[in-house]
Amino acid sequence: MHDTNIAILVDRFMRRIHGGLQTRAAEFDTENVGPGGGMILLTLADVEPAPVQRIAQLMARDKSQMTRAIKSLESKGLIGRASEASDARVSLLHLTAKGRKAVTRIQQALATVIGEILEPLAVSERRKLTDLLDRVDSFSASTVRQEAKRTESSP
Amino acid sequence: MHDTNIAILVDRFMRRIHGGLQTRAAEFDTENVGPGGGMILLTLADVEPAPVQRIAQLMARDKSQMTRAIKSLESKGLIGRASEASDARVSLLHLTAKGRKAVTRIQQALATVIGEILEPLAVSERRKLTDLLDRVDSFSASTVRQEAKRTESSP
DNA sequence: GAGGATTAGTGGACTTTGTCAACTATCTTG
DNA sequence: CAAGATAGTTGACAAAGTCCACTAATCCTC
Repeated sequence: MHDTNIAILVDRFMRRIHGGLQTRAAEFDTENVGPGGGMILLTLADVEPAPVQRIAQLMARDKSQMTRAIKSLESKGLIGRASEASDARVSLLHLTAKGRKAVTRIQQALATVIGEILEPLAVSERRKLTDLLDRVDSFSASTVRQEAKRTESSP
Repeated sequence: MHDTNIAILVDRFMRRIHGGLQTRAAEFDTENVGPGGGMILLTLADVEPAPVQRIAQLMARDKSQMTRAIKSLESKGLIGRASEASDARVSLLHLTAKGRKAVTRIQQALATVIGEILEPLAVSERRKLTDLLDRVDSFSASTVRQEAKRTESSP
């Protein structure tokens, strides 16, 4: 097996999460935010209050896409925004009470789905997996997509 | 940190691979198959000759989507097909010589990208990561999307 | 061996995501 | 203050994914 297969494995992993969520969407996605919206809410829950830009970076998505997705969540009353006093360009996003409830539901559903997927692993192994992914990830904290323009890495 | 964060980590991992490939697409994607087409070629390389259905399952994608993607790869001369003698419904896909060369290039590029991403991990840890992902994955071999209807999970 | 259910592959129609370039309003800095 | 960078937004478009219906072949099962 080639080293490259990890790409396929990771891809499939993601797809299974996605699929699992989708099949039980009716149970928890009462606000109808879809998988994309859900991820945004979870991300925001982790770092709120945060500007649009930051969410886009954390999720490695285009900011234009983020603008639209957030507008949708806002119209559903799950996200609110306030302007940052020190910088009139940024608007700080935060979860509303309704949004927070949605996050709780999503987290539960996600935990269930992930639990199922990770079933073949022992608890210590699950921790190890998360740990490894996390270490791989945090290393790149500064190398996110849109920022990578004038990153000085080039010798 | 919630257990659910693994979803975000996995998602970001995948996005980084995708992004890395995209930035160096000009160097290796001479046939212009894109990330989607590339994954199909890699998958097929692993299991050829194989029917459309099988590739769709392995990649956890809709078969109609697969039909179209394959048609495109076929028109580029990277994939060929032959009919299975024992079952006239299936057409067995295989890589052409040109396709095989493309696979080699893609694998090299992918290995480079993944190598960069996994840089913060020691070699043994990389192996561990692949191993864990693989075990999580193979467990589900029978629970793939479209099949999951009457799969009897035979003991 | 005939009729009904299954299965492989295809196609149409549509929604969701992702990508790229432009534009406004606001900092920041020399 | 002029030049440049940055946050957010918008438009236009390309790529992926989802659903459903359809054909042709095969597999029951009676």
